[in-house]
Amino acid sequence: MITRKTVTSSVVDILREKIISHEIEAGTPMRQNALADELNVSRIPVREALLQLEAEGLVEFAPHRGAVATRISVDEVNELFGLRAILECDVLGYALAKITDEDLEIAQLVLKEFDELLKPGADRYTWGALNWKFHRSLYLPSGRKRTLGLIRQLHTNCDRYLRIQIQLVADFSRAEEEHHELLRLCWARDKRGAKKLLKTHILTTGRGLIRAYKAVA
Amino acid sequence: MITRKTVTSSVVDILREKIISHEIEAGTPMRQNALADELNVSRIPVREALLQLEAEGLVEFAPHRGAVATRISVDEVNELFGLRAILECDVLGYALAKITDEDLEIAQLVLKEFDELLKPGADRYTWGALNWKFHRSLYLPSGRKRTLGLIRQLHTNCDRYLRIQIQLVADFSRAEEEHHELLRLCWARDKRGAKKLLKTHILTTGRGLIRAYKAVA
DNA sequence: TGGTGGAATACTGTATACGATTTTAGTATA
DNA sequence: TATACTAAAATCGTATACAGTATTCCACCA
Repeated sequence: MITRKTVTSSVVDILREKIISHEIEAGTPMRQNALADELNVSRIPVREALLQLEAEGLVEFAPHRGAVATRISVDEVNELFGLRAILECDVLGYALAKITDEDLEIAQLVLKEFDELLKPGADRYTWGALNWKFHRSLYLPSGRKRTLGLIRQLHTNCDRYLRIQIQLVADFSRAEEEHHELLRLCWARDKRGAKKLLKTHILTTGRGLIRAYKAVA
Repeated sequence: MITRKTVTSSVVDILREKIISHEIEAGTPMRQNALADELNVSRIPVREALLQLEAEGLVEFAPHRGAVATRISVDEVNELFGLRAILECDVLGYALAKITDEDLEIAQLVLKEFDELLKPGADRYTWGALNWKFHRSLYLPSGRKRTLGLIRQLHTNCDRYLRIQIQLVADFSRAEEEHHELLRLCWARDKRGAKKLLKTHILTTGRGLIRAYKAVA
């Protein structure tokens, strides 16, 4: 199956990465002409990309005034992690009712990839993507597409803040340990235990992030 | 303050209404040229409108194959109402901690508008919009913008199914009674009671809807 | 008859062009 | 100096035009 990529979808990916990585800073106006020239495309795909990113919550549009990379407050980061905690615990409950050993083995494999990241010299910027991959692998068996869509969006938004350089290695390894423990509880089909751990896992990550964030700003 | 409406935003509103009202049926391919001619605009605003509707979950895009009004399964309707129950109960908790008497009076006014709908001859198609208006008025004091955004989307999607003609008047008046009771609990700042009622309110509405839906299909 | 190849058609995706709105800069005036 | 106005520039929104991809239809062959 070859994947036919449209120009627009490429632009979406590029711009999303630029925003998440803070190459485009929050609050920056995103000029359509400038972006079009930079990427050697016309303004149409740029506009369409910006519209999609608006839906993802990464930019904001004002009529005749263009798009701006959203600036998120500490309160909003808090809200995002709170939402993740609620939605992910909920969906995990449904998933655990159906999850198969094969599903769990896939999750295990993702966790292996993860371990690589903790080795010195690894590209820590893929952490967010891999984190989502792991979480998703646990939720997928639920079959709840809508919920997964929402959670995916929340992860993308949280990533913007996870990328703040200050983020300590200690946090990563703590998260990593919790992932292993979470997977163990899933193998045991311990719904209550898994949900409880997941909740604290997400919320403490959020809190740690906000602490680091405040330390810089 | 005059409101400058762009063509695109008008197209979004028109198409959304057409989909929610089932004037455009689920599964129908939405030809850009046909829509553009019908609305006397070019294809660009139509495309952009379709992109926004995709983000709202009303339309699905396939590259080079165009947009299709999404067809939602019973399972998905179930999921939507489940999500509403969780998110709305959560946000109501935060809102009740801050809600003022003025906020509650506004909610009361919306409920008055609601009563008009139960009179015979009223345009029952505005039910969904008014329902959202009431619920939102209770959640707004929470200040949780992201959550409100998600809930808004869920309401729009649920509306498509609320519009099924079969929907009984009995259901409306039951919902209406529950709204009054809910507001009463909010005045009393009874967080636990309000959340509990809200949960069953949403879930029974969903179940009733699915029952009616299955009866037709 | 059933299936394969290939042109014709229909539709989407993107570029270019133009008109409308906002922002900026400069000038005049109190 | 500060403010109000105006003209120019920058930028956005939309129309039109073209290019690329999917779909359809029909001739051809096993």
